[in-house]
Amino acid sequence: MAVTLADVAARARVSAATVSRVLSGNYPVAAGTRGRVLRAVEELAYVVNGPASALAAASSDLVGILVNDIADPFFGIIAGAVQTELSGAAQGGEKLAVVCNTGGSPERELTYLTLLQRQRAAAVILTGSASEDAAHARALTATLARLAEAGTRVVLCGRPTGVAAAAEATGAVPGESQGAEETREPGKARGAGKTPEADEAPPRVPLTALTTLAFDNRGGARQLTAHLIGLGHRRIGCVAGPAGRTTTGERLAGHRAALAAYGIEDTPRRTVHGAYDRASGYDAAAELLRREAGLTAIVAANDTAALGVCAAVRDRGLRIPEDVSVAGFDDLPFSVDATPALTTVRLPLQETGARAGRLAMGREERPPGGLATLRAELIVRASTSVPCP
Amino acid sequence: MAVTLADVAARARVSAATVSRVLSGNYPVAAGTRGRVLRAVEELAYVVNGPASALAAASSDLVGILVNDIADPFFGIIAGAVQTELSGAAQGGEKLAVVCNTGGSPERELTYLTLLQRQRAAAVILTGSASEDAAHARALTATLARLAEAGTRVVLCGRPTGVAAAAEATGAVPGESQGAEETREPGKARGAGKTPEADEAPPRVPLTALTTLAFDNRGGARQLTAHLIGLGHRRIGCVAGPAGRTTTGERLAGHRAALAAYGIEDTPRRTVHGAYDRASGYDAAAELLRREAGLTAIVAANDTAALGVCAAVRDRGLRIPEDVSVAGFDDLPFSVDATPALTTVRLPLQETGARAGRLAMGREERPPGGLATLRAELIVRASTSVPCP
DNA sequence: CTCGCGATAGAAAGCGCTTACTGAATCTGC
DNA sequence: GCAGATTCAGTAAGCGCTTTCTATCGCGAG
Repeated sequence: MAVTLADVAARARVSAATVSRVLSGNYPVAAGTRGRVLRAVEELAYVVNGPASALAAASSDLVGILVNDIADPFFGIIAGAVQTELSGAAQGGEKLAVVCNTGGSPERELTYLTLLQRQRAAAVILTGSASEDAAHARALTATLARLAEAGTRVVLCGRPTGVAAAAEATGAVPGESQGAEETREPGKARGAGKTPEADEAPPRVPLTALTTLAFDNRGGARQLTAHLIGLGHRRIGCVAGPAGRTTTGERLAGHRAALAAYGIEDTPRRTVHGAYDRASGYDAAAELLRREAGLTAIVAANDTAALGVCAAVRDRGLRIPEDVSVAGFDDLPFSVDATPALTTVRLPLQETGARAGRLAMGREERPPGGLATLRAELIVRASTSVPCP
Repeated sequence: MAVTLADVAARARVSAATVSRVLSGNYPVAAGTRGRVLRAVEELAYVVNGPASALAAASSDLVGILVNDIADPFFGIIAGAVQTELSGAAQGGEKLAVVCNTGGSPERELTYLTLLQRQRAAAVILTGSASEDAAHARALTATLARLAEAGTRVVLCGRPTGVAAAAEATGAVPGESQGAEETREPGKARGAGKTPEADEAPPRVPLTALTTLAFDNRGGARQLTAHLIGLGHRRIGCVAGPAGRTTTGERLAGHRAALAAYGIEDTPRRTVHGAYDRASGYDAAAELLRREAGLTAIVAANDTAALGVCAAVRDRGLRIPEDVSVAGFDDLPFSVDATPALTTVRLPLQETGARAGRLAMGREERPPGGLATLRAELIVRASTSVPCP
């Protein structure tokens, strides 16, 4: 039915081996022969059988990317950057990105990881926040370890917990992430010296196959809240992200750290959790305002939620930023176009995605210790101002 | 190194065939045996080797989705819906979505298609507008034909040209798309009767493997412009999408059809082309206003561009909608939150994506003639109103 | 001249899994 | 109880490609 290597070989009057060599190009083939083969390939419109070559060569050109929500620009930007990097490199050959939508579900995350392992993916990139549930963290670590063991490169993009758990599993102790673009050594990896006798040793997580690119969520949130406090705000509401997720925890911690630094009391009633969408932002802000009408500022879980917050504030007849300042997070493309333009914290999404892509292709060296924390930058725009009492 | 079927078989004290049968579950295996096998699989943490099984079974569980820009919610929504559908079905097994970012480049489109063919993808879904370039259309048709011939299901989602070209290639003549949710028979497919002698016949495009889900861009645009005209607007600017793309052409045609229906003269200077992003919208609107300060309304290529249009209008000191009405297209999630909320045309993105997913899995019957045009719905919000002279 | 070496091309052994075929029990109905 | 239907498990032949290991051909060195 389909054209195979053998067909090409027959047509070019060479052996299958030669055709294979011409196509993979890692073996000397005389120019004339190569030409004949290439012509035959052309004439027969031959396309390599991926599964077959993956089986024979024990390697594949698939790279998996796990995202929480593919319709969310946050992930779209990262995924886009990754893919550009994957296909940009002539060297190493075109890789195919497999984007998997977990919807934030730990189970689906595991399912996809297994599916990717089944495909013998060359690399796997996990993006976005992770569940803080211990049981899931353990299961995830185990799966990641199996993947790494099978030679799949693993890159965690914006999720520190993973590496912490994995490192913990191997006894290494990563320092507390905090600085920006700092990289630290979580204790030298134990020498992987060949121990012929220890053939039955428990499979240790090859930490060297795991790289983490973390966002400085905590620092960014701290800066943002500090900015608000600097403007004179004292009653600041917080629309936090989904409960039980690493990113939510980090941003909340930064927010509270700023509050604490300025000696401002923080009460639970000024925090409401919600998803990263407009409706959640709207509901959360409405709830916040109901609880305490005197709030002068609200920080949202991200820019999308901030849009909902703005709508809720306005529906209450309040002006932004005169009555209530509103701030987002992530600096998604549309936030500059919101009215008023959103003050937010910019995360280097594009850059991080590209870096993750390079790491996945093995085209970039992993940072020392396998961990790099990327700077978050405060972007002040029109949605925040001094409170007008 | 890795655990194989044979290892599991040995551990369960059965043959490899039996393990395979238990795992794929399409052959009777005694309950006891099945239990032993499953236990062994569990104990050894066995994961099927995808490439190997794909090779042996001559089938894969990969489904490719081509999008113009993965960071654009338009595609994100479609892709998300597709993926939900792919993994939602217990029946037929979990499929893996491979999302490919073409960036709107015809070459990359072809490249990805070849890459997917190499992986022997079970199905391929092409979304978004296509290039109107004839040479590319031909190349695309040829590639699609090869894919279809190899048994890959092909679904075109929001791009009518593809099927037209393919149909043309087989001699069928699809009627002019126009109605909403109408489906029509582009001439009965030629009987595919088995002709033993014709074994060397030129490979005909198996049209039955191709399905098109088209958006009624023309109708939507017509409604939108008619709405504007109905409000009293006569000088309407148009920020069209990228030149040379099917979607752009369709929307423009609808716009002009409405204009013509009301006897309003259309001049080229009221149309400017641009990309589907905010910056393009901004620039295009600025240009339009420079050319003709008296415009009372502007329709944008899509919601994202509309955001830019709004910004440009405001920067000129004009109010929306009092001085200039602005309308978008697609009804992306954020458009309801724009200020003022955007009047736009809703496209059933989610629904279409889901349908494409089902079609790709072979879980839904293709519409008669392989073509279904999906209704576009005018959504009137606050950004359009009667012109205030 | 003959030997040996570099440069190429071919032969063949799998890679791990699926799936006809077979084969051996265990059931049916008479 | 026995022929024939059933049910379940094993055998083995590939799927299409990669990759050793060999073989051949020239050609300059000895």
